[in-house]
Amino acid sequence: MKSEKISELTTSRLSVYLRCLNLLAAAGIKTISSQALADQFNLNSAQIRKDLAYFGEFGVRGVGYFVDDLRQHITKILGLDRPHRVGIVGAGNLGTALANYNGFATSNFIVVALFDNDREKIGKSIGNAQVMVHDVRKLARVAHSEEIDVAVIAVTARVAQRVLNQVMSAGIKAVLNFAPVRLHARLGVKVKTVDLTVSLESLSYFLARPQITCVTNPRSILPYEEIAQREEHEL
Amino acid sequence: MKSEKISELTTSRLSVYLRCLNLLAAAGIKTISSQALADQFNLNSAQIRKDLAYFGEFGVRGVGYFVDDLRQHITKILGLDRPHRVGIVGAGNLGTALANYNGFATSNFIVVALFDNDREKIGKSIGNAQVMVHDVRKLARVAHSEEIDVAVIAVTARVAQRVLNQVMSAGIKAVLNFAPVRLHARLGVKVKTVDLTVSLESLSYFLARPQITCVTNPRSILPYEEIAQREEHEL
DNA sequence: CTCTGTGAAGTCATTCACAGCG
DNA sequence: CGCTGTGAATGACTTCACAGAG
Repeated sequence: MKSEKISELTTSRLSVYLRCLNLLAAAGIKTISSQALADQFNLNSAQIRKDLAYFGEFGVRGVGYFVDDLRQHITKILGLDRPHRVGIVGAGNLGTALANYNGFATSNFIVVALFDNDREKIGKSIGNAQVMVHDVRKLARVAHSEEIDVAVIAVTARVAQRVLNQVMSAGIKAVLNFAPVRLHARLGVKVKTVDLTVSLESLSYFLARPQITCVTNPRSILPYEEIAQREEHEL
Repeated sequence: MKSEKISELTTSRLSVYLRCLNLLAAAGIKTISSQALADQFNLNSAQIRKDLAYFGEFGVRGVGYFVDDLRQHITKILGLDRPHRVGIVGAGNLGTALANYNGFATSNFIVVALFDNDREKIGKSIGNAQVMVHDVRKLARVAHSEEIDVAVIAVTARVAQRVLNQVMSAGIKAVLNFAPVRLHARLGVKVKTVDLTVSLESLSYFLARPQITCVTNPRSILPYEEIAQREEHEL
């Protein structure tokens, strides 16, 4: 156990390990070695041991890791032991799709509100979970009353920075941004941008050079478990 | 100009530079230095020069880069000079949202077909662009007739690998995957996975430790331009 | 003997720093 | 001069390899 800075690459992998462990637990498997876990993704076993060792000594030499024990540790490390309340700004196609996305619930994220500036949409409930659409001008108020701690930005690039400013004013510290712009956050606020255009354009580069060996940089991929998921993740 | 292997980090950045250059061109700016470009994102200017130098000597010493010239070069490097035809598998919320996503068009990607197994949806047209929903069993046939070269997987994790197999059988070489599973592609097929759960769980880690300085790893962020976009990117 | 935890080595990416061109 | 292009230096992440615990 050390108290160094943890890289985001490590936390992303922890998230991946966790999903795998959940499946192993569901399958009734009690222990797993770093090697067996590494085989699930295409990772090096030392990588996994190092990632875990940042947070403690969870393993048992000669045995491996207790699945259930490790699962609880990672859940706690990632802060998934308490629920997060999500507000989605932008009730367009993407916002609506995300409000309906069941996969979040597994990670203890609950979408509690949508925000929009379209009069037609405000006041109505959307999706399976019947999430209410609020006036975006009431963001701060609703964020407080609904105890929202995570915001999703699903608006036009043009207005994304303005929305982020409102989100930050409302005291929200974690933001997932889908708008294709670089947003400026003030210190203490974490913004993660998911950019579809960049992903597609990288694919295009690959298509333009089929002769090039498919050298996916291990640092830029997010490996996943092979085992099929039980739960439905409707998109 | 060298002929080394190009990292995906480089191609992602090229995509970002390109977006910025398009804006600069629209604003009537003729030349830009690597330093000025680097200031737009928070990058080092040497990084930009190196990225570009992999593909040629596009700059002019003492001046910088000609915006329009560089723009055309990068467009060509990324293979965005010819259109890509996209098929989206899964006409659920996300698939529909993506079919409506105008941002793709800017990068010369055209969504030409949706696929689903739901009888209710098959045969109907969806979204602003009125994209037809086909029976997923006809994927290979439609992929061929519509000349689809990029597939988007927007289905459940459970069926994603099966869908990928069909996509590969149809001869499609580039795939953007939204299902939260590690997919196995055969050689010569490029799969890029966008994982929302992992992104959210990383945010959760940050929320669990607000004391930690927000050290976003420069390799894991995708920097963007500050300048507001002209075009609407409705989501 | 097996498998963890970890220092040391190796690999890859970014930044520095400067020669050299315009 | 200013700015590119690039070797050399630094830094970050991964993998190796092994001591030591069970």
